[in-house]
Amino acid sequence: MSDFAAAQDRPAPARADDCCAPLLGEPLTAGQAARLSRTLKAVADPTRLRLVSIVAAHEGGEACVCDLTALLGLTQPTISHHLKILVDAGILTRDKRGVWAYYAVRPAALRELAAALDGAAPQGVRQGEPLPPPGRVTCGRPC
Amino acid sequence: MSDFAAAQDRPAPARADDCCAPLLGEPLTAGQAARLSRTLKAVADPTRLRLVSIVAAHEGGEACVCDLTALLGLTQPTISHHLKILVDAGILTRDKRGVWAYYAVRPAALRELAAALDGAAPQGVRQGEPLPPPGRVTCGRPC
DNA sequence: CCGAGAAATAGACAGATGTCAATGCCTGGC
DNA sequence: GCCAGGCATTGACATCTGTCTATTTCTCGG
Repeated sequence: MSDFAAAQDRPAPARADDCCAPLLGEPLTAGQAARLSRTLKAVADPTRLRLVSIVAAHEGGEACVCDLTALLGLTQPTISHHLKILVDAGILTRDKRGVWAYYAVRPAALRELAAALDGAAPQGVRQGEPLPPPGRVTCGRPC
Repeated sequence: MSDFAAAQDRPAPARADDCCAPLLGEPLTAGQAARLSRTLKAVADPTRLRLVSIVAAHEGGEACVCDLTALLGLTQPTISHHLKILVDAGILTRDKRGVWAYYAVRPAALRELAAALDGAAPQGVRQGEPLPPPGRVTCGRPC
């Protein structure tokens, strides 16, 4: 219930706004930073990085839980847990066929993430809030 | 910590032919995943994302701690803490001039990270371990 | 020298995170 | 209809992480 529903609600890291919030463009708003960090956190784990790479390298570009459990030496619930995080973040897709659940990488998600990091944004630099506090300076100098 | 960052001194043998990626290339070893995740973790935090974007957008491409403290509404030690993490990860550089410490973004680090995510293998380092367990399959089927 | 101010460090603490064992849910075969 | 097996969910636990206050270190101007 939580799994499937959650995955449906957020198929991917939110389209328009954060998808290319260029890190090197202008200052990220709190909301943009929060969304981007959520996706980055999903990937910023050794186990999940290996999961993604293994799934991508697996024949057919997809793999089931049992494959991954065997390769990583972790328990099945742990693997399922990580896979859920990756699916919720839009990095992986889940396709249940019969008894097995096949996971595949969504290259577009990784591309978006990369674009957000190296600043290769399309161009439409949009933003809501400029910055939380007006920008008061503490030090008496033009730091 | 700055291990992965250090790797970007070298142009990285990454061939344009490498159709898909480090992540999308072949399975990451435990060591590769650990290094990459260390750098990703440094960026996968809302506060640090904003720090990087603010520093990059700041005039001169650099900013001191007092600027950032004022803009983010966090205490100075907290900002210093995050900055240290970013410097250790090779994302920022630190330049102390007089009483102030100026931080600047290292675009190469972000580019390297982006490349690791969506393509262009960062390091052709495929050392020892191919994968921990030989690849035994648990399920009796060709999953 | 001495004091003021900027930044780093240390210590403490709540909350998030990764892992596992146990259990429940579904699907397919008998 | 029932059992076997693949996978998801739950609950517990130790660890990691982000934040704060308090303190220390360093640099500069008197």
